[in-house]
Amino acid sequence: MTADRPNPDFTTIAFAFFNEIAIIDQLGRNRFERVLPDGLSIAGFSLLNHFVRLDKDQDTPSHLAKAFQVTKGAMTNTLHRLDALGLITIVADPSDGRGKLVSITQAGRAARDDAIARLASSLQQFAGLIDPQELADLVPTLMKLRAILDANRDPDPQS
Amino acid sequence: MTADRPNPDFTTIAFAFFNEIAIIDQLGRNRFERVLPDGLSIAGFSLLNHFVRLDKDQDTPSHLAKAFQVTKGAMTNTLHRLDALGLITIVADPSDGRGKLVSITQAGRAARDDAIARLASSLQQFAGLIDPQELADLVPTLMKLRAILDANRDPDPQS
DNA sequence: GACATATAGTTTATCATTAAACTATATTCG
DNA sequence: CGAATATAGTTTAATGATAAACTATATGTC
Repeated sequence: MTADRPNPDFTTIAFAFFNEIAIIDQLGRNRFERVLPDGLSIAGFSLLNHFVRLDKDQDTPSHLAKAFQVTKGAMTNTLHRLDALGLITIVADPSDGRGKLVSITQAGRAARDDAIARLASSLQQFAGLIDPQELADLVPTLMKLRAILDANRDPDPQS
Repeated sequence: MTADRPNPDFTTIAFAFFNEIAIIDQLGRNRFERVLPDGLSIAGFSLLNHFVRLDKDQDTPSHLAKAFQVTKGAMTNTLHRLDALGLITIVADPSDGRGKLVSITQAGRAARDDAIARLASSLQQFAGLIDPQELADLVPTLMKLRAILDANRDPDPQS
């Protein structure tokens, strides 16, 4: 350790970091979108995946909006599209006149599985180019950073 | 090294990785947007920053679109907005009837410096929460991954 | 030199998103 | 109870992006 350097240009480091993140996100998102079945967006897939991963039967739009940290308007849009595709159902919440309840359909599960399979095959292209261990080693640090950023975030989107 | 495990579920690792990337990007982008001077988008700022960092006097829209890997339409939009704000100038290329030449104005430089200053102050909030070294250590690996993804990308956006 | 093709930039339609205004139902509390 | 407030969801206008069609100018080739 050299003398005391409170923060050796933290800004520059953070800048470089977020820049790489943004580019990787763009490339990853692009690649992902290309393999998704027709009409299914990343947002839509994520939602279907959420139901399957967490083994949820039902969820409310507002809870989903919070979980994905998007506005209620964005969630309304995503849900209506998935509903139109028959991949989810939306019914009124019998116990709350304001609320709705969202469920995944069998077609929704199938579409999710299909998307996963296509995605896996697309990702396999990298299995040879990237050391899986190197990739795996990044994840915990990224999760930590994400948690810090998340906790340090202003208010919720909209509310 | 244990036996031979060709890829210990590379898909799962990659999935987790891209998921973290996407969330961090969203949080970072959001935070960034909030501190940007009025009317200036991240795309706009990036463009101004590009001119200053590379000490460019002029550049063409099509070269800029390639540099930022966005479509020509997106670049047209970004440039027209910056032009309307007086942060760049766009003139016809005297040596090519199809082309235009973009330059940053003094106001553009000032807006960029202002944005940098605001951004730095926003990032300083994290200087205490994150080990700068840990962050710095991530960058080279991310750059390597980015290069691999980039090289392995389908065609150019549009063309 | 003319025709085919390539390149620069714009426009249009669409998508996913946000913020803000709005409707309707619930909840709280004086 | 009733008024104020909170919450659920939708709608509208705007942003930033893509893809595709389009205009105009350059370039290459026969």
